[in-house]
Amino acid sequence: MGRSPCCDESGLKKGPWTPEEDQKLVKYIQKHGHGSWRALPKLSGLNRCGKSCRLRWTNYLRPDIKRGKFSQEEEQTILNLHSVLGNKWSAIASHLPGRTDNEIKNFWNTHLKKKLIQMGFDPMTHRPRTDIFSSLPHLIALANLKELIDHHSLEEHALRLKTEAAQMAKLQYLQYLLQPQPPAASNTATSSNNLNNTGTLSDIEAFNLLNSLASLKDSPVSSLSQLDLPASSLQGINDSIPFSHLPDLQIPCNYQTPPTKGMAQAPELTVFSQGENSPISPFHFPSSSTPFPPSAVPPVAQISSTVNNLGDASSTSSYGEEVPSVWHDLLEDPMFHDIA
DNA sequence: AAACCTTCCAACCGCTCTCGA
DNA sequence: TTCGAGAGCGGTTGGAAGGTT
Repeated sequence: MGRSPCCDESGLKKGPWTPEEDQKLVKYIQKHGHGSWRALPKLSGLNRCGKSCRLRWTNYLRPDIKRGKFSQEEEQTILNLHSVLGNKWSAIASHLPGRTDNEIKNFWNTHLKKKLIQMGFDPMTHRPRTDIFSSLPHLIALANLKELIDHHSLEEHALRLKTEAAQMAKLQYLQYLLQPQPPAASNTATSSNNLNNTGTLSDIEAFNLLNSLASLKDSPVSSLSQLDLPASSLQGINDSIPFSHLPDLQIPCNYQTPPTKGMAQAPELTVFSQGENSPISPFHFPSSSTPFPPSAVPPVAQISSTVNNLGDASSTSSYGEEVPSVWHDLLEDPMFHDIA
């Protein structure tokens, strides 16, 4: 099968256009319009196929073409549109007057794509790469390196991606919190794998994640609607999920990876309410031998003093533990049951 | 100065879509 | 409904230009 290329006919010229050819094409189109591209070469006296003429005209000779470097606004537009439309270059080009799909495609492939990859984001999904637990801290550190962000607009995009990563991390953290924990006696110092045998996160992974959260705690996002995300990425996600209900977390920066045989001492996790500098109540991150929620979870009333829309009642979760309502809201959400 | 490497982008290829006979 | 021509689109390539050793 296979259709023969339009330029297969013998004698038709291929390759770079000469100024004379350009002149012929421009003159003809200015006088007659392009009409049928197939017929154009013969009528204009060009030894090219119609397709080649069309490409030359639309990508290079058209009078309304804007040449030169992409502005920061154009760059941001491309990033935003690409996160929504994907590789629909012609659709993206329709939002950038004077730019061709080919030019945008080239700019994406040679600049923007590489930069996103460098910062640890998947250029197709605009999300942090999937192995969030092993890579997120590293990737966020990369994103924070100013020298990797040489355009203001890219920095804005990186910030947006970073906040999205924060939401993902929070989701994953919640998932961890909502995992049923095995009884203390059966899960002691031997649980040193990254995943325990029930498939839940290990302390190490959760702690890596919390370290990520600590570096993201400045992300000024409290609701999905505040993120400039593609509609598709929000499909099925209820924007009412109270991300802002999650307290800020601060992890001691001198935390060391625990020895492989388990954590000799659970690191201290300090909980801050939003906008407050002093910790509400330090508590220990639940080790594998500590069922969640630990009794040292700060009283919800203390958190609610500075976090919006918090109830102050507590209720009982499926763990049979007293759970602050801030977590209860999340437990009620079917989405979290699906994840868990 | 020369060789080699990397980046960039114009142009091509092949596929799909649209439309009219 | 089918088929073919033409147009449009996205992926890929090849060579020029610029940078590095």
